[in-house]
Amino acid sequence: MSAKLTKLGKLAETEVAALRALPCRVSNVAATATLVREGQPITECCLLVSGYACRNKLTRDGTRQIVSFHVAGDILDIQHLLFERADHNVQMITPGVVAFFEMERLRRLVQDHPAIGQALWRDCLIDASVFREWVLNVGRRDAIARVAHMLCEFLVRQEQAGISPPENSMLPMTQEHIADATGLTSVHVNRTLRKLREQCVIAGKGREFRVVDWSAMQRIADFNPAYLHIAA
Amino acid sequence: MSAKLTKLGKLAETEVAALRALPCRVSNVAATATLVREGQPITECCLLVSGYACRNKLTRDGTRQIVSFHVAGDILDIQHLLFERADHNVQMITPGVVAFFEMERLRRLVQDHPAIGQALWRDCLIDASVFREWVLNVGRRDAIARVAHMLCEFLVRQEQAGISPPENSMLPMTQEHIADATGLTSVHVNRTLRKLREQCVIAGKGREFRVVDWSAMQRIADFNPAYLHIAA
DNA sequence: CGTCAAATTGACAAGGCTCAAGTGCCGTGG
DNA sequence: CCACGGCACTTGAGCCTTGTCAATTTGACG
Repeated sequence: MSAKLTKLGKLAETEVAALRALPCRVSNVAATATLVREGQPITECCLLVSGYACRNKLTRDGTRQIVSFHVAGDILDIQHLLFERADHNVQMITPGVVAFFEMERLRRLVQDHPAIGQALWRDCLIDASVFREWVLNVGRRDAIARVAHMLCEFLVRQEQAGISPPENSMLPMTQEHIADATGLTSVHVNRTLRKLREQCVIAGKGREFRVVDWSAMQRIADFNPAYLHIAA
Repeated sequence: MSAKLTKLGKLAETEVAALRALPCRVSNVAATATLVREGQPITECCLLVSGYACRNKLTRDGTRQIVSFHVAGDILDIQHLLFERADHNVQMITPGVVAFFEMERLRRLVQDHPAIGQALWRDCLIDASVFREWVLNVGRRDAIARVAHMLCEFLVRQEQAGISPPENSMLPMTQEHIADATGLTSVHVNRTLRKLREQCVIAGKGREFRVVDWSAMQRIADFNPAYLHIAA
């Protein structure tokens, strides 16, 4: 927790200490685990220790829209800090480890330590900026740009989190996850990934994945990382 | 300003006083005015006193995606509170009146009055919840549901803000605004509105607008206002 | 009355969806 | 060790929703 927050803002020694003193429950979770369910009362806040997760919402007829992906170190549902009930789901997409904090205790911590509050607030604002970019991505880009954009963002966030997977790694998400994140069908995501491979922008068969031409990738995606507000 | 924030959380007398004491510059703005431009440094925070506005982003090739609409009383760019530079545009969609506050002063106010900070933070979180719903709307609903959903949200927010336009009123936004908000083209929005009229869900010709069957509207839109987190 | 932006409509094109079948991979259990 | 089952991935054919282009109408306003 403190590692993430020191990236978001300068914290004093006492604040780092207060964060470390915050009690939490750590547990292993399966790839299919749902950490937060829409409509449920908010009691805990989760921090992703390892693995990958996403936030999503469902339409009445059950189709899913993923609204963000998360990597190790991300705070998963700080977006619910000041709400009674969850307005979206938080689900794992791989097995992983999650730390649970009591939301009420977190609220008190924020009141006692404004600097922590500001760091968390900044984290919320960055999340919101990402949501805005996703509205643009899903609303105004064609399939190939959408998929490329989602991949660009994911890779940059992963790198920023200090996770550098080996050269030829696997994507943690399935093509269905990519489809639900981009507002496409998994069939069309498959065809779109093939197109990116044919254009020699990415490589790897099946779930293997490697970027061959990062600048072409960014161009196709119309990707400008400014919206991620990465600290200088 | 204080009117909006007291809705978001309980404030003490001193806090209301501090808000009222906050100096601001009030000015009339034209329907085409851009209040905040993506990439620009953040110096001020705007409050919409009257009229209608929207937040939007552009793709490289200039197509626009609106990410939220705003009514009188809304704080327009609190989302930029802790950032150096704007990541989206804020534009008027009708003529109106806007109050400008110095962002730096607002940051100090928040530090001195945690309750004000919490109220503003809650406002940010509600904005973010709306962005998530919009990702779902644009990513996973068909044209008629998208347009209906956008209209439902707009009407509820307007009512919540205490603005009850006369029975047969005009929408403040053009069909092109609706198109940019829903990820459609203005031509298709036109056809979609016609369909809603044919189904006797809405009425009014041209820009006139009236909801005939609110429950049908909500059903078509798959609209559930929970995500707006309206205080009980 | 002229002008201009917005709304409306038609004809046609196309990007993405649906349905369906088949392949490859990996873990599990006999 | 191998056979089986299941899930994800892959591919094809045809359709449908939405986009594109272009022309026309309407309404507000000077």
